[in-house]
Parts: sequence; structure tokens; C-alpha cells
Amino acid sequence: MKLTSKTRYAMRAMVFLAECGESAPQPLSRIAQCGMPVNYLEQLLGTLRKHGLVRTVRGNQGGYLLARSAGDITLLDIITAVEGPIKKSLCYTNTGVCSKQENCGVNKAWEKVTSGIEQVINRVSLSDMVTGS
Amino acid sequence: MKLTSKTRYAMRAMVFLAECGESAPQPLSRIAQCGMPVNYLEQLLGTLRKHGLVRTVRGNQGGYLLARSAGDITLLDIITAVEGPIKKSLCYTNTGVCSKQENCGVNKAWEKVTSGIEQVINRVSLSDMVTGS
DNA sequence: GTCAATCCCGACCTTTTTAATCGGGATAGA
DNA sequence: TCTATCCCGATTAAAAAGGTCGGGATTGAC
Repeated sequence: MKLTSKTRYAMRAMVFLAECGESAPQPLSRIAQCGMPVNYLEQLLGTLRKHGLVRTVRGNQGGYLLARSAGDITLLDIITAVEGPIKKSLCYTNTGVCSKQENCGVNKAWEKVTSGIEQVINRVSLSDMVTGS
Repeated sequence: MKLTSKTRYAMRAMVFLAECGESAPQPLSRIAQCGMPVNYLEQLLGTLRKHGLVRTVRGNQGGYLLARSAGDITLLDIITAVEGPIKKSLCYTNTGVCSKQENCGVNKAWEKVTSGIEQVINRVSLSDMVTGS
């Protein structure tokens, strides 16, 4: 339950791209000036591209652009892209001594928690992050 | 944004203690039968005790008990105890090139996210986890 | 009073994950 | 053709998580 550099960097990069708009593609070196190691950022942007959140223009004068409008990208999209899908609890998998195996209360309660968190994160869009709304 | 073994173990232990009720203190060795390494669990229970979630009876016939009623302990209490308080975003701390420093949109949006998540987690009590409500 | 069961605690080690670096290849505008 | 750029896998370094160990303190049972 913690915010990693990966997510923080990805958020910064996406917010920056959102602020830049559709004008021109922003080169990696420019985005990295937001305070991130350029080589590491490159990996993250690759991941974001593979998940369809940014698109690229290759070659000279190339760079990165948002793949969709900022209002159409949520924090859940970004976090899921770089951190993977939000994990589910495994609940009493080992010895079974504590009984109840599959449909135990912990599982049900945890299910409620994860979907609740997903909702919260999914309600914040990239444009919200730009405007602070 | 992931569930660690620490949290999973702590949840199991707390749920087990909740199921045992106020009858007798449960020794570490018994709790560990839920499928956790005993020495590691000991550390976790020490942390939970320091945060006032369990109390102990020392000496022979001793063990661990919930410090409060199961309805009065939430998932937020447990997670905060073992993982520390839910972190806040730092937002653009390095070069300042991306402008806006303090009260930027990302900070505001992230603030909303963390408090939202806290609410979700805080609404699930230990007794909810036992009953699955 | 002794003994055994128990909590207590800090130090250490191992494994996994995260973060960062590097080198070379592909692409395309000027 | 040259250079700025994306692309990508391999490697390393740093940090965190997960787990182990040994010895000390407490206390009920006998």
C-alpha cells in the first residue's frame, strides 16, 4: 500500500504530456527534465505505450504524445500500466488450520476493499490532476 | 499499491484472535499454525501490541489477546500498524522545471485519492472480516 | 524455589523487488 | 547521409521484504 517511484514518475510524465497538449511530440530528454533519470523513464514510457496510454513519433523531431485525451485517462490506467493490476488477497492458503478455505470472511471483505480502492483511483482523470479538481 | 505478506499475516493473526474471543490468551505457537513463520509473526505481533491492537499475558499460560473488541478495530488500524501511515505524494520536488511546486493539481488530486482509500479501508472492521459482511 | 512455557527484543542474513545504467540497433526528418 | 530520436534487452546496484537466531525476562504450575 505504497506509492513507488515508478508510479510517481509515470504520473509526472503523463501530467507533463497532458499540459503540453497535442501540439508537438515531446522528446524523452525534455520529459526527463521534470526530474527523472532519463534511461529509467524510457522504460516507463515504453510500458505506458504498450498499454496504449502514450503514442510515439520515431526519428528526428520525434517524441511522446498522449494516446487519448487527458479526460479519458484515469489514475487507475496509469497505475495498472506500470504496477500491474491491483492484487487480490489469497486468504488462508497454506495449512487450512484456520478453517474456511475459499469463501471466508476475509476474502469477501478484502474483495470489497480492492474494488473500493479501484473505484477511488478510477475516478481521478489526468485532466483532474492537471487542474486539481 | 500491493498487499504484502506482512499485512496478510497480520490480518490472519487478528482474525484468528477475533475468532478465539476473550476466553484465553493464544500463544504465539498456536497463532503461527495458521501458516506463518513463528519468528516473523512474533515481530508482527510485537508491532501490533505497540500500536495497541493486541495485548499480551506474559509467562507460562500466557499469549495474545485482542486489545479491543473486534468491532472496534478496522483494517486501517491493522495496515497502519504494520505498514506505516499511508504515504502522501511528494509532487514535483526535484528541479521545479515542471512548475507549480506546492499546491499543484497532482497534489490535490492525490490527496483526494489517499483520503478516499483510507475511508474504504477504515470502513472494514475486524468483525466484518470474521463474518464476511 | 525451580522449571518450563511463554513473551520480548535486537541483530543478522537471504531473497526479492525496485531503481538505475548501459550499449547497440532502428527510424526518419533535415 | 547525418543526427536526433525512439526501441529494447542485459546488467548492475540499492533498497525493502521476508525470515532466522540467540539470549533475556516473566510467571504459573508443581
